[in-house]
Order: sequence, then structure tokens, then C-alpha cells
Amino acid sequence: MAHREDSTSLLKQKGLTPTPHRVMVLGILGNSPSPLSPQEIFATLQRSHPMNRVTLYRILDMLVAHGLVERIQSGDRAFRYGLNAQSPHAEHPHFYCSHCGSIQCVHADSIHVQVEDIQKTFPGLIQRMEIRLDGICKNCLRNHKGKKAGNERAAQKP
Amino acid sequence: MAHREDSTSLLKQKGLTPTPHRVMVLGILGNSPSPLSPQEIFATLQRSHPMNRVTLYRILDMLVAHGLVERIQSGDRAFRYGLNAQSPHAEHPHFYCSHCGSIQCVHADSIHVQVEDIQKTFPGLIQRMEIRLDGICKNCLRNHKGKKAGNERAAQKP
DNA sequence: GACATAATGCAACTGAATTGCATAAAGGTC
DNA sequence: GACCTTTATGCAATTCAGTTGCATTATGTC
Ligand SMILES: [Mn+2]
Ligand SMILES: [Mn+2]
Ligand SMILES: [Zn+2]
Ligand SMILES: [Zn+2]
Repeated sequence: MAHREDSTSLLKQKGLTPTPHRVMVLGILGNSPSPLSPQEIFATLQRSHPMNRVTLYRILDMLVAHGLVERIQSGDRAFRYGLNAQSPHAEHPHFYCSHCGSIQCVHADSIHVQVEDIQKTFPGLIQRMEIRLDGICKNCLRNHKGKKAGNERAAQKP
Repeated sequence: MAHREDSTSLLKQKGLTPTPHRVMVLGILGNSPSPLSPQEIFATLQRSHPMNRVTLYRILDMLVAHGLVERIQSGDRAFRYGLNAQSPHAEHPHFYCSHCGSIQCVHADSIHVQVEDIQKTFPGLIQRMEIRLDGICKNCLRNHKGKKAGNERAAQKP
């Protein structure tokens, strides 16, 4: 969990001026256990430190471009942003609940994808990998499984 | 590669009336080596069998709902659609070129993700998995790497 | 053929993100 | 501090992909 000072120094390390806006955004991401959508970040900001949503998008883009933040795709049409895991071994899948849209980090060691092996035979340059699991989250499973219909579209039979 | 008759019978198998539109869409997907965006499908259709784009979206949704077609997320904001691999073992990652936006199927056997293992400890219900590799495709690598700037945003340092 | 149901078309709308340009803040030089 | 350049933020309008509501047309059943 990154606190204000951490966020500031992280920004400085990357040669980015630690403006209040940037520090706030990075702090929110650092305090969240799971990646957040711009909307969620925006809502959190509104309460204490309102900013224009374009600014938020630009800050997120910049943080991603400098490797401080990771942008992942969820099952829906909005991206999620989370602090970038420093070590390449901390890569992990994310679970997307197609009912409520929530995202969770999944730390499982039964994931063995040898990108290097694929790279040997694949003609393009592989820079990144993303693994997503789709399904129904714990909460939605018990809150009787069909109350307020969410975005069920992503569920498809294999 | 599914031909007209194949598409028709596939639809019938699922109890769907094989209308010309549906047969065409399924045929296009069957003839493509890689998943296509609605835009690409639409453009292909325009030449021979124009249809309203809402109809296309509805047909794609239906095909996915009935398991004939798989909808995957690429690095950008548009979904891609491809014939659903019948056997669960045919699951494979997809490569997304962040420069030109093209998608390729990656058939590699160095992918070992035991969803069952994850399911043992994960409290939600896992229904599906999606693996995506991001990078620069063969073509974009050689066509001197910085001509018409594409959607470079997805590229982020690990 | 009359009727019910399913499929398609059309227009307007939505949500997420982007673009262009104006304004404000930060930094450097004298 | 005044002056200028660069960087950051705000605001309005726009794009892009997909969705919704409702009218119209096809398809099937008796
Ligand atoms: Mn995570
Ligand atoms: Mn494929
Ligand atoms: Zn849920
Ligand atoms: Zn490419």
C-alpha cells in the first residue's frame, strides 16, 4: 500500500513532477487491493480532491507509459488500472465477475506460461501477457443468483 | 473452414433458423484464420451482402450465446469474434499487435494453466479463461518500426 | 389467408475514451 | 520580481463501439 510519500518518490524516480493530482491517483491505486476503473477512481477523488476526468485519463496514461501502473482489460468495455507488480514473476491473472463487473487479483501458482517458449516460434515480438478468468464472484453466487441482472453477456459456453 | 452448408447445418444443430444473414456471418468467421472485429465483418459483408450493423451485432451476440462463436478481447476497445474451438483442449492464446491492431491465434503447448487447481482455492465460479499476448507483429516489425503510428498505448514496460 | 412469432432495419442513445484548444501553474534566466 | 518557455489542467466537442426502442418485414402454423 503506497502512501503519499511513497507515491511522491515513485513519481520522482521516474522523473515525473509529483503534482497533487498525480500523487492522489497513484495513492488511490496503491491503496486498492484490486485494479480500479477510471470511474471508480474518479468517484473516490470526487470526495476529497475533485479533478477533471480528462486529467485523470491523462494521468493514468502517463503512469502506464512509465511503467508505474498496469492497465488490464476486464470482461467489459472499461479498462482497469492497478499498481504495476515490480518483478516479472508477480504477474498474475485477474478474475472478472460477469454479473457485477468486479475484478479480483488471482494469485495462483498453477499458472505456468512460458512466454519465452512461445517467443521461440512466434514471429512477432511479445511484450506482455494478460490472463483473465471470467465467471461469477463469491458475492454474486450467494446473493441469489439472478436478482439485478448484470452484464451477463460475457458468459459463453465452452 | 466452414462453407455455406456447414454454417447452415451448424445453425440448425443449435435450433437456430439459418437465415441468409446468419449463414453469411458464420461463413465469414469460418473462413478467417483469425478472429475478426465487427467492423471487419461488416466491411466484408458490404461487398456482397450488406446488412444493418445492429443486425450484425445481434447475430454475433446470438452465436456467442449458443456457443458457436467465441468473443475475445483484444488490446483495444473492440471485441473480436471467431469460430469456437469445439474441444476444451483447443483453447489457445491470442496475440494482439499494439501497432496495427491485428489479432493472431497462437497455438503453443507451453501453456499450462490448470483452471481446476485455481478453482479449488478460488471462492467464485470460474467459467472461462482468456490469455492474450501483446506486442508487435512480424509485419509491423519489418515495415520500419515507426511509420504510421498505431495504437501504441497498450505497450507498457513490465 | 389470418394470425402469431421471429428477424431485420432505422434512429436515437449510451458509456468510455480522445482531441483540440484555452487557461493556469511551474521553472528558468536575468 | 518581470519575462518567457514549458508543463499541467480544464472545458467542450467529438469519436468509437456497442445498445435500446420501436417500426417494418419475413417466416411459420393453423
Ligand atoms: Mn492484480
Ligand atoms: Mn483463435
Ligand atoms: Zn459479482
Ligand atoms: Zn502489426
